[in-house]
Amino acid sequence: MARPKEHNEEDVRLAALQAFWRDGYADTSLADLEQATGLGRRSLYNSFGDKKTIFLRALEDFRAMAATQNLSPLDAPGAGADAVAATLNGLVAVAKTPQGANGCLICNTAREAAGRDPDVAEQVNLYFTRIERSFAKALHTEKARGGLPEKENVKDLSRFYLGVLVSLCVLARAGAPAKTLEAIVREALKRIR
Amino acid sequence: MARPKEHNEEDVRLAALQAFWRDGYADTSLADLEQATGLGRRSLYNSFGDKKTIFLRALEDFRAMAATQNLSPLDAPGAGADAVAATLNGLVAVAKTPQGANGCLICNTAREAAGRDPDVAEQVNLYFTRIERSFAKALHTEKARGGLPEKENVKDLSRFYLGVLVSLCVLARAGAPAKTLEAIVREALKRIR
DNA sequence: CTGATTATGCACTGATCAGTGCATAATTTC
DNA sequence: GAAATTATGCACTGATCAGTGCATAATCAG
Repeated sequence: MARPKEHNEEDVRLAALQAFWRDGYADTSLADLEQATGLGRRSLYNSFGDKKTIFLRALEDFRAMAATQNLSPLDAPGAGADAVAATLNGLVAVAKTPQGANGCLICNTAREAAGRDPDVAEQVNLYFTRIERSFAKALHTEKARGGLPEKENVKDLSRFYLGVLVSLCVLARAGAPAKTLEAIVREALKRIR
Repeated sequence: MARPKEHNEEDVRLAALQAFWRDGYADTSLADLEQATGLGRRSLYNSFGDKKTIFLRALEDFRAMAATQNLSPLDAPGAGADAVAATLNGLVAVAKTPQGANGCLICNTAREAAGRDPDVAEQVNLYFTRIERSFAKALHTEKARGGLPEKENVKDLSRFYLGVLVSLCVLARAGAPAKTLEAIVREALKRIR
């Protein structure tokens, strides 16, 4: 064995995630990452790889974090229309926090030139399909339960709620007032109850 | 008088707009702008100012262009619920074009670090309120015509359709399949007919 | 304590960035 | 044609970028 690392891997990844979340890929320099993580540049490279690699890890961490923090109602057993409502309302609540005002790292990334990188595009795609699928599962449960008219198209509805979720993230980042986000959720939920 | 400019102002502004639209503010260098416009750096500075100034002009141009190209159904006299549908369907059609795959410059900008610049934020805000107002006008017309239940909240509905529009732009940029965009519009329109 | 191993700090690289100084080119008025 | 005015081309600036080489520090096993 040899000299042990002076940093905790998880803390560093979280700090890097927050830096990218706030400023995006292009606008986060290695100097920014050094400051955010407290690590020297050499340690960042030795322990985590180059900038793009660190960014890809941040995207993965964000997907995992968002899944546990924002999509948990949808993942609960027996989740139905109520879970859709709880998820969207929860997202509005998050959007009111300082961190939530950054929107969603994945949505933000999709717009960057870096979003054209195939590895990055894959992360974006994984996130969106994951969300759509979670909505679909809950809506299917609700339909089986009789809470949705038989004619409703679950796949289309889940795409619709994916869109609602995306709009919340972007408008939150754009500084839209909370009333706007609340109105969007209120109106969107009328489609299923 | 003196030596005349070798370029047409409108052409140059359009070329700059497209460059920023494709790559965003941070990822569009002055070298990129030189190539896109065909102008030398000195001419760009003399005739249009620094990078941020050129960008702000591009945002203005985009707002004007989007208003005439995408929101025209809403601006027509007597526009109602049909105009809302026409606008959203038109946006999906645009999203299928190569340029439409870039999403919306304003939405993209809102997600960039540059979006925190107050001058830029003002442009974003102007755009979103303009859209919300256009939706509100058409929905109000529809309500007065009796095409919407008296209990419907026009302000909330227009916020909702602003959200739908934003989601289309973002998902288009993210490379979502056309079927997803079409489903979102289809479901969203069921709120008003 | 010694030697091996790994982490870190620091100075450096070449590339690229936005922006500028200056000479020159092109056009006007006189 | 001369003088004035403006547009353009080009080389340059200092700053910053991502990434690296290398010496040193810190820890291990023996």
